[in-house]
Amino acid sequence: MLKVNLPDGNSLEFSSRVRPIDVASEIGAGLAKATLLAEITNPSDGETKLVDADRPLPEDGEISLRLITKRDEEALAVMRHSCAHVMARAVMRLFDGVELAFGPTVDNGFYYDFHLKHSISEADFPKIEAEMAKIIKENEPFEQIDQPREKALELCKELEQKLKIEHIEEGLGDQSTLSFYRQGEFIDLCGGPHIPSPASIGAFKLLSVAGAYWKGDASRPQLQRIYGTAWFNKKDLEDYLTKVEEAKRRDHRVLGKQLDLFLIDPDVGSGLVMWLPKGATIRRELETFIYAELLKRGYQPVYTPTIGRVGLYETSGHFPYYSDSQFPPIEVDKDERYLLRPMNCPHHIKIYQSKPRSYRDLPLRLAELGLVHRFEQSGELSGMTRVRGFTQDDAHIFCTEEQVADEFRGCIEMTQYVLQTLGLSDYRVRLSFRDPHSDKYVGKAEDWNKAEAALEQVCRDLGLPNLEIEVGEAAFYGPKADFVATDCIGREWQLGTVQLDYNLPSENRFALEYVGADNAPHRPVMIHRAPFGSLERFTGMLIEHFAGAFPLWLAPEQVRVLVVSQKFEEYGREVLNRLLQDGIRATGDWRPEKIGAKIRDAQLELTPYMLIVGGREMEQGTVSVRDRIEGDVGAMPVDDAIAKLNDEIKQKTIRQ
RNA sequence: GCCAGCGUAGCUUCAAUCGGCAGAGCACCGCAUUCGUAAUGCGGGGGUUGUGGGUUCGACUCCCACCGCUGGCUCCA
Repeated sequence: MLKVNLPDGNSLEFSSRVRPIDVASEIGAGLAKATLLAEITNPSDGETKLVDADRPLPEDGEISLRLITKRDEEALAVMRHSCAHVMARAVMRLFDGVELAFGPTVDNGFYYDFHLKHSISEADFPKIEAEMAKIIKENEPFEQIDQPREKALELCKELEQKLKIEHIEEGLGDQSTLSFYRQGEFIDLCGGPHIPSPASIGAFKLLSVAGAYWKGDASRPQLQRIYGTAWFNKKDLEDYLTKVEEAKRRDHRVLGKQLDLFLIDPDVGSGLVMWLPKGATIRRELETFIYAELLKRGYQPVYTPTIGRVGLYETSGHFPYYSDSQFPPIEVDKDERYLLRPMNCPHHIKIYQSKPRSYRDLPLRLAELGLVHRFEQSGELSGMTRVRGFTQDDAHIFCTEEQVADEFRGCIEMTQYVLQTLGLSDYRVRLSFRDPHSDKYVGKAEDWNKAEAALEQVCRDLGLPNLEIEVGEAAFYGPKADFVATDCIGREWQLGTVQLDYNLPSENRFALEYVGADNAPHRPVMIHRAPFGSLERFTGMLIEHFAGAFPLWLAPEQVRVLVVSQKFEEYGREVLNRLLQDGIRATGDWRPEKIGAKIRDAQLELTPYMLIVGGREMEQGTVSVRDRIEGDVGAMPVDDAIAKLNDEIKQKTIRQ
């Protein structure tokens, strides 16, 4: 006898063995038709898992069962995985000697990795998509088959699936029974679950083909990966494709060029950003903003060189550990080699060490927008977001153990404030802790435990939204908190970070000390923190977030004065001067163009405000204000317009 | 670094039939126009088709190498 508890509180009892689909039929034919899979919860241990709709349930006992249809979140991912199988089946039908690797669901879609002779290109997509459509139309069920280990290996050998054999031997060494899914002639080693049949794959599209290493290991063979997306209906697919287009439209590399924000020139070098006047203006505003915040919070500015002797980085441990991703040292003499710095911390540590420190000096907070260089692999570079030279809005806090929680709180609050000011109020915080079973971490376990508990407490006290704790994700030198912000079209960006460091202050690194109240030496804790992360990356993200239409306080050109005809140029220049005198970034358009054309140009260049002047304005000493968003908002005295602009600048108002 | 794709004027707007005279739009420059809330008209300049080599009577087009870019993989202190 099996007792099945349903989400609505009712329960059903079955005397013979049933499957979720039978439970659904018991409730109603409509539900049975809509059921794609089921989530079962074992009431004794609370463990939940997703299972196929036709997977037999236990004969006896009690379980909770939730039938899953298209409307449930979990269904989409499972359907996409099934769609990956359909794609793999199509590829096997079309090409010879296909070896299957992995084919999981990813955000918004799925992929499948293949090993085959033919080099797949996007030109093959229509053919593959047509075959997939055919397979979906044939609508053969996905059948789950369990095989004992020996049989499973035999089956894979028969199917000539070498990678699957490798995976069974390497990755599934402890499994005595292996799960396969079969659909017609297609059989794949797969844990499932799957939807009952491909009928509910409403709309799909193959997106791109890429190389991918087998098991993500660069020393293993490279496979061909096809990415695709799938949705329950055509409209969802179209919405998704529109979103992708929208993201493309906002691409900071395109906007950066169109709006003259930054330049990357191969003659200077890949991944090295030059900030053009307009981009530099945005950066300057961000810097001014962040510096003001730093000073308010007790940080002190420092400036340090962008190179340092190799020995410094030997002490810090960065050299040669990261030598592959550093520019090679500059050799001045055989005993004198300099490294283009990949980190600012060693320089700041030297400042800390420049004189004896007392507990009364702590916390010491040293801040610098420090330029660092890292030799990222060529294939990694992308616009401003992945570069070889970047500016960290870096600061290092040297504090006592007792001060860690308060300092950490201060860093988190500052990061929150910064993100919120820029309209990035949708973010999650990822706390990364150590894996207690690993020995790769420096520092004492008790310190880690204390620090982790303190960090978590701070995050809970602050009521951080979407707090996640990831065990085993900490850096070897300390736990950290990363801010992952969601932009206005739903993409996530990893931005600010706050990291505790037990390593650099330690005995075998820089051996930092301070004199405590007990007149004995003590070891300080270091905190690294960067609310923006890097100015390059952050600005790149902001360009995309605002689609180039920056809020007034950041806009490189805040106001443009447009004259109705050249007859009013003198008055226009007078207005322009008053704006400039007030510190507003303004220009004038004196071309002999029609006013409509000037408005259009200013609008396309995303200028926040246009001040239009003609005969009427000149007579009355006013300007006609045109807002980039609202359009014509009418005439007002010049002083009123300036006051309005200054207010919006000061408030850092965001209007979209 | 690896896999795949792509490089035509300042432009991520793009054309050039089978290998047969490199051509538009926008931008830019000049002249005329002096205009009231998203494009005034006319004219002009601009190219070693990424670079180098090869095949050919002839190469933007085909082949090879290199450089750069794009999408991924790997990496990310």
